[in-house]
Amino acid sequence: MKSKKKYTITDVADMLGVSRATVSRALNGTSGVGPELREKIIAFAEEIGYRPNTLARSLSKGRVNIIGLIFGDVRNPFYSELTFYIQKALERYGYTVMIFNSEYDREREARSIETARELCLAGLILFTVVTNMEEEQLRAMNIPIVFVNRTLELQNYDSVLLDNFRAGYIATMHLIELGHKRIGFVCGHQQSSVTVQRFEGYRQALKTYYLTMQEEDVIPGDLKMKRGYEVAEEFFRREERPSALVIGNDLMALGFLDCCKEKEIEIPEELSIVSFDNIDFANLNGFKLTTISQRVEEMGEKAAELMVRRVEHPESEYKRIILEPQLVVRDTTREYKET
Amino acid sequence: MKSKKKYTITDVADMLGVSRATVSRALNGTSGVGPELREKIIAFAEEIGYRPNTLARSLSKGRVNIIGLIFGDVRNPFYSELTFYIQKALERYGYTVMIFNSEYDREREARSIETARELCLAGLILFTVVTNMEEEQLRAMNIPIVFVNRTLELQNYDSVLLDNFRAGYIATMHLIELGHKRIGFVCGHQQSSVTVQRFEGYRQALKTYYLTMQEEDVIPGDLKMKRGYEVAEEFFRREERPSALVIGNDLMALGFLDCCKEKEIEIPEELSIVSFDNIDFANLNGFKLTTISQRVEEMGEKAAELMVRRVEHPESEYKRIILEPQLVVRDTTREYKET
DNA sequence: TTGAAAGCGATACCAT
DNA sequence: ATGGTATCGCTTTCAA
Repeated sequence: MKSKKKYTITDVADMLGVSRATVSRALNGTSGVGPELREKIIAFAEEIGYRPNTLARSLSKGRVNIIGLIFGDVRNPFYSELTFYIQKALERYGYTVMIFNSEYDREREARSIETARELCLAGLILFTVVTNMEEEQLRAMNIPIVFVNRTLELQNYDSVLLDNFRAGYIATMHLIELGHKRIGFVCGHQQSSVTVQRFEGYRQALKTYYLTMQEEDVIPGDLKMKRGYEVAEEFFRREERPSALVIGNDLMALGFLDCCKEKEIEIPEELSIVSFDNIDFANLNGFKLTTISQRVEEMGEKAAELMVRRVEHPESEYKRIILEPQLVVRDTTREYKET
Repeated sequence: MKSKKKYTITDVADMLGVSRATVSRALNGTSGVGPELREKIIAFAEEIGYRPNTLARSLSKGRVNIIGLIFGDVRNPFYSELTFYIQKALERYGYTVMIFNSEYDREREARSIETARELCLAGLILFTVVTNMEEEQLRAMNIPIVFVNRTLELQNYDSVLLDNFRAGYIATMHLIELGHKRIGFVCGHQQSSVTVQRFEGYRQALKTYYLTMQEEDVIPGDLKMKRGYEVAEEFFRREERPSALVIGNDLMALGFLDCCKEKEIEIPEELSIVSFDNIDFANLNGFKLTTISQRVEEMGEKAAELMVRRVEHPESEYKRIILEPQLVVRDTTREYKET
């Protein structure tokens, strides 16, 4: 039961009769210490269980080895999965991850960014967020930022994006190819570039096939399960309605399906549905969502790599990685049959 | 486009012609500054957008305002929900949350604890983890810890627990009351106190009703969806099997059901299932799991409150909060019918 | 009430 | 290859 007191670098230096500078160099693998002295220091530090104080180290280095993640909703499995992969990748490089939950709210997002700055985080990964913040505010922070699925006008940032236009396009095309003529669209957050671009893809697909888009078939959403349920309730109250729907994400689609089952509405018999994300739950029997994969694993890894590269080589050129969306056909879509 | 330079407390002090100490006191609400001077300082700091460097502050205070959360799996919605509520509660008190993913692995868990210590986190909330670590190691860290759903022999810790014995008991009782005579149990991690106690509850219930427990009906699990699927595959390959199952968590139950649907095995007609957690997805039509609620919202809030109390009043007495499990009957259980 | 100065624990530059 | 020391930005004790 040896009381494990917290040693400081000064303790170690004194006990060994060397200077703190030497200890620091030895432990950090920096040059400037003789091999055997280095060995000795390392061994000794290990033995007494000395652990450097990250806070102090960070203060003198000016930054802490933590990467912040800011996204809309921890409870959305898509973000959980993304977090998982990013964490896994960053860990290899010795970084810890800190997550901030913006609740898709601009205010909260801004506050998180402030916190990140105060903590001197090494970098920030920003996901699809409600609105583009003032670009100056970000740039003024002078902290590396990687955007995921979010475009700014400015080019001077690293980003990894799904080709969202294409995602919207192939989702819609899939339905068109199945013979659907009237196709609705349930949005994500309207200020987000993801939603805007997917919507453009949807519009373009309709246009290509000379299909008209009805104003009332574009339904607002918020990417939450509950909203999906509500959308369904409203939807089936209508007299006239589309025979197919492109839904903003799997979570809403799940909520939508939940309502359908409640009302004993058969999917895909009465309505075809395509959504986005391909979360694990989407593949469960009973759902088997036809969905567009965002390639979450790749997305997470790429984001992490870009981040590390930016942090460690601040002068490297900015990269923009575009991921190809992938249609995963399962059981929520089928050929349109005239009724 | 005013370049938002980073000001330090010295800048502010100099610009105002006062000392740094005074600025510090004014901004921290500590006594020792005249009211109007305080006003003036606050206003000025606000105006130029001065933000104290948390790192420096933390270094001199000896701790940073971050609470660490260590749990087994970010991708388990139960933990996502817990994170959400804890974050929400801690935010009110001015703390930020940092999450560590142990992957239910002892090694990784220990490393996370080390990281937490190096970062001088204000406190640590530990969830159900694979194994009890050496109690000295924890105590030596000298950092406030709140245990959630995990008991140590030692009493000198705050904790919030579900009454897990009772949880196992009522889950089993529910099945017994439905007439089931042979009831199986799919474990969580065997080293975790949660699993052990629930298992005890299960055993006790059987015993009370003079039902015998078969060795082979106790099936190992790992709390992941995939494992649930595998368990089902193995289970239905058997000739003789229980008519009901208590499953370690909803995620495994979901995996189990997934397999059943695949094989067109009717639940609850052919088998009754009770699990634990009551995650949001458990309530979806198509699943409607009969499950034991862990009262995640309450659990998160209590944990956060205990944490803040401990951090801010280190001498307050240790508390142990026990939550009552609640049976939520839905569609995966029904009366046993002789076949 | 206010200011001066000593830490907090590490890093990094400048000597030797 | 080593040691001495200023520095990072803030808090806090001690004097005035």
